[in-house]
Amino acid sequence: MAKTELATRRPAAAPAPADTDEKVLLAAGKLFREKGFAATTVREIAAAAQMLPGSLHYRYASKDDILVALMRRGVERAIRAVELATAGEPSAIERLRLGLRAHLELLCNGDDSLYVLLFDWRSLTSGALSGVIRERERLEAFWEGLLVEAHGSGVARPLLDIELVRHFGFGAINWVATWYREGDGRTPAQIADAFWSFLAFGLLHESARPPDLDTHFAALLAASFKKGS
Amino acid sequence: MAKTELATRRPAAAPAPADTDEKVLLAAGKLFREKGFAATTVREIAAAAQMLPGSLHYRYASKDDILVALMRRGVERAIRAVELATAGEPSAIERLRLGLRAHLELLCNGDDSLYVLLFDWRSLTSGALSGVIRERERLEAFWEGLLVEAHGSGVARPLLDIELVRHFGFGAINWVATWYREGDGRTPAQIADAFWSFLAFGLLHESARPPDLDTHFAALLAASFKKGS
DNA sequence: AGCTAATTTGGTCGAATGGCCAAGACCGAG
DNA sequence: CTCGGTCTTGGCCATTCGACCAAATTAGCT
Repeated sequence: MAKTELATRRPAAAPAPADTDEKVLLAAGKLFREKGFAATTVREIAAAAQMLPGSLHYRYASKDDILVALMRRGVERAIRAVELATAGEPSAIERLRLGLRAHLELLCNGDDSLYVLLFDWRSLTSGALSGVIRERERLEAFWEGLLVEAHGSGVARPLLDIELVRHFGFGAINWVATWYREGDGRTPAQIADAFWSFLAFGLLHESARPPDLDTHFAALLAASFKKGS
Repeated sequence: MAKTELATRRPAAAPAPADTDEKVLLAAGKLFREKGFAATTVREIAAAAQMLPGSLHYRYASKDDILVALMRRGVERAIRAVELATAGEPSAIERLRLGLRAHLELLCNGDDSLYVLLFDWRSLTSGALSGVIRERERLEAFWEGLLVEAHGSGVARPLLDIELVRHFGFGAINWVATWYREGDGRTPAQIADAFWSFLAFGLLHESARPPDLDTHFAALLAASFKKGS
């Protein structure tokens, strides 16, 4: 399209290379989510992006490249969405709740790159694997930071294996993508808030709570701390 | 098929047809878990099961049939393992804890059929889909039963959306399969118990608990109850 | 306008896939 | 020993895959 003039100095003859790339990743994400990476053909991606297979090859040398680009985008978007949602919130605990919301909304209503990143993990070949692993670790470290801050704010139980907590919450939230269907009465934000209340306060009634609960937690932790290797 | 007259009347000349089928499903499960269904070839399965592609075709007419058989087996094993682990336990809450343990142990250390059932869902073609959906609903209904019993025993909060709780716990537990590696210091049983304590008692300290907590839960529930369709 | 490089076109290529089968091997029954 | 079925063999086939390319086209630049 237009908007050339000064400013955006395009390489040469590009209608809108950025937008075209966007269209490819959008189409690829949709197909990967529906059928999985291996079951999707490059021809399908090209058709869905309204171009011929050769044109697709010009932009991405291989199918793997598309997957890697999509996953990078997924990490980027996930971090950005949560950063945006939590910015300006002073309470670390409340940041966590808002972050969960944002993550789940992106996963359910956003584009499919985050879903592919989370669920099409095995499709990465060893060559591309290392690059995406680093990206994915950025996402994990980002959440770890949110959790450490929240834990440090004092309202959480004193002895918690943060890594285990992260896996716990990440699993519960991400699994929503496997059963959520739009318009079944629950919005992603409602689900996230309900999950947050489960996470924060537990499912049992106060009367069932043992008096030595934190000692109990500590004992569980002791076991997971002795991870040798 | 076999099993006619009395006892183990073999059809004719079978070394051990049941064991051979077992070997196929074991090999297929391993490969499907490692690379996914679509990325696995029938030749690989045959080779891993120490037979030629033609022999595999004799037992399973199509690759889809193998997947369906494997998933059926996964449901069967998952239900059986949890039933076995919870049998004889009088406390419904304790049954839940033991069930989580058994489920996670099967998922981490058991054969791969449960993993494939849970994570290779999209690979099912529409033809085979309906049959496996019914099986999978059996598994969900089974857990729903455990949860309803536990909820009815009185120690849980009064107002809980059981379906949401099931999705929550199922996600957290199943996600373990994506990061668990044998010998990193945590056994599946330890992880299950830690997750159980998170689930039961929550992550926040008692002092952070609002006095009107159950009203808070009720409000969350009100939203998820008005699901129209 | 003319030049030049970016981009698209429409198709080809060898390799690999899932499904299939005719022939034979095997083994208990009679 | 011979029969009759189950099961295995090893390869074949049509199809489709990802990758690739030379030629044509486009559009910004001087």
